[in-house]
Amino acid sequence: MIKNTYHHGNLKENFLEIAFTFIATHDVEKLTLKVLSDATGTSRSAIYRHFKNKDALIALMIERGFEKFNDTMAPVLTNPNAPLVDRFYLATKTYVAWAKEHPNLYRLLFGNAYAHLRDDIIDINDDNSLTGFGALKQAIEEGQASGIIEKKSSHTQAIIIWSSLHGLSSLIIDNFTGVEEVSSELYDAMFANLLAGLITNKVKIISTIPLINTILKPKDTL
Amino acid sequence: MIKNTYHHGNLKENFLEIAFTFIATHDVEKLTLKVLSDATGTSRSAIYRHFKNKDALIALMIERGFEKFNDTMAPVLTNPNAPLVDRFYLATKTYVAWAKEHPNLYRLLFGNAYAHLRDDIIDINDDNSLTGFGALKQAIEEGQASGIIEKKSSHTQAIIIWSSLHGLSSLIIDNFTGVEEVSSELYDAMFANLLAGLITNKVKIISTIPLINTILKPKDTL
DNA sequence: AATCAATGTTAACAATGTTTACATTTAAGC
DNA sequence: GCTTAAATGTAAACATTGTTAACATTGATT
Repeated sequence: MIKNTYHHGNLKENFLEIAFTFIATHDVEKLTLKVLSDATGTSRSAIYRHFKNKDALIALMIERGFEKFNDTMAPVLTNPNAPLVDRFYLATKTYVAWAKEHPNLYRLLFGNAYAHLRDDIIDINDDNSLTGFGALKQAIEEGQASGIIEKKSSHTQAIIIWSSLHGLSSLIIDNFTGVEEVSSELYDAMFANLLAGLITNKVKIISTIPLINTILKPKDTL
Repeated sequence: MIKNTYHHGNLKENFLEIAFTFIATHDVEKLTLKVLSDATGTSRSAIYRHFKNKDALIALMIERGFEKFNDTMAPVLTNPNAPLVDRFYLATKTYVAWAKEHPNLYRLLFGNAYAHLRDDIIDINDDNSLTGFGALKQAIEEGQASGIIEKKSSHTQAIIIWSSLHGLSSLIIDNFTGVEEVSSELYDAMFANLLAGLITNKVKIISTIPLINTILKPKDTL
């Protein structure tokens, strides 16, 4: 089938694909309709046959972005074959690594620039919303049930954990850490800090990760 | 002295004042030259007599913004009359409260939108840079010297603390917490978590804040 | 084959940041 | 005090951007 130059075939998905490719290397604010039309060889207004406006395209990017994010995060937290503490540890590293790998997408999902669009897409109080927050809360509640984690508000505990992850990720991708490359010691130290505040010390905690067993050794006391 | 309508008198400072007033209630991205010229009753291009371009005005806002931020944070961390742990506790609350009170300014200083300007203004590795980071590191080192805080890299520990503060502040002002008003219990819980990971348990810690003394009680152990 | 919905184009618009040429005011030097 | 230059402001024009309206082309349905 010979392609004609008029009807494109799958322009909508093409726009999205180009947009995601673009923000892999550029800030979202640099994504203009001209970028999209040049890359597809169409006119600047062609996009309006497939999206109500630019915001609608960005909104779909946010939606798909959260799906990608959740596809990475959820399996780590829910893996039935790993001890809970190990899952938390891996989730910490996975979260920050994802932000580092997709800094512009991460900012689009969790930053302020398109917050007005995000509010129609995700709901932090809906555990089925693809923010990873529901999975985090569930993991915390699992830890509470087995006596590993202090029995406090899982919502509060989830916010505390998320604050650390979001904060570190943001500081890294916005170049605030003062170092070229963030060391794996930093992740480990942050995780150790988080763990220290969450665990009960009343139940022996099982982990297959040597580092975690080192972290869990009780401190010398007064 | 009768004012003429041509020469304005102090247009540069006027622009800045209006800009800061504007972002008290609007996002920085809504701050246009028209907003400034309308408010001063000048033409849109008048600004170019006082700033090289819009970025130069934003850059000065960032500079002054960091001064304001530092004026709030530094005294809390260096107050010679408060025990170290109390200072950390108050700094936590002060940091988040400042972000909540100046959300758009906070995003301008610590967000990504104008990161290219910020890099010429502050240096995270320069303790005299008005980011508060130097003061935080010094406070940590003070705690290490007196045996309260684990003797690890103060830079790493500062990043860990800052991650929590920056993360929580960002989640709050970007409406990610899932609650109308963040409870003071959340701050306290986050602070308790941070403290648990930092302190040594080898030295008796003095605090005038009842909450902190509750936090510091050793957990029941296995 | 005729018709219509889907899809694309061109031209125009307003808003924005910016530059250039020009106008007005202030200040300095004589 | 007058002249002149520097400082400060304006008006007009430009490119870029998102957007809309009128028009053109294609493909599918009948």
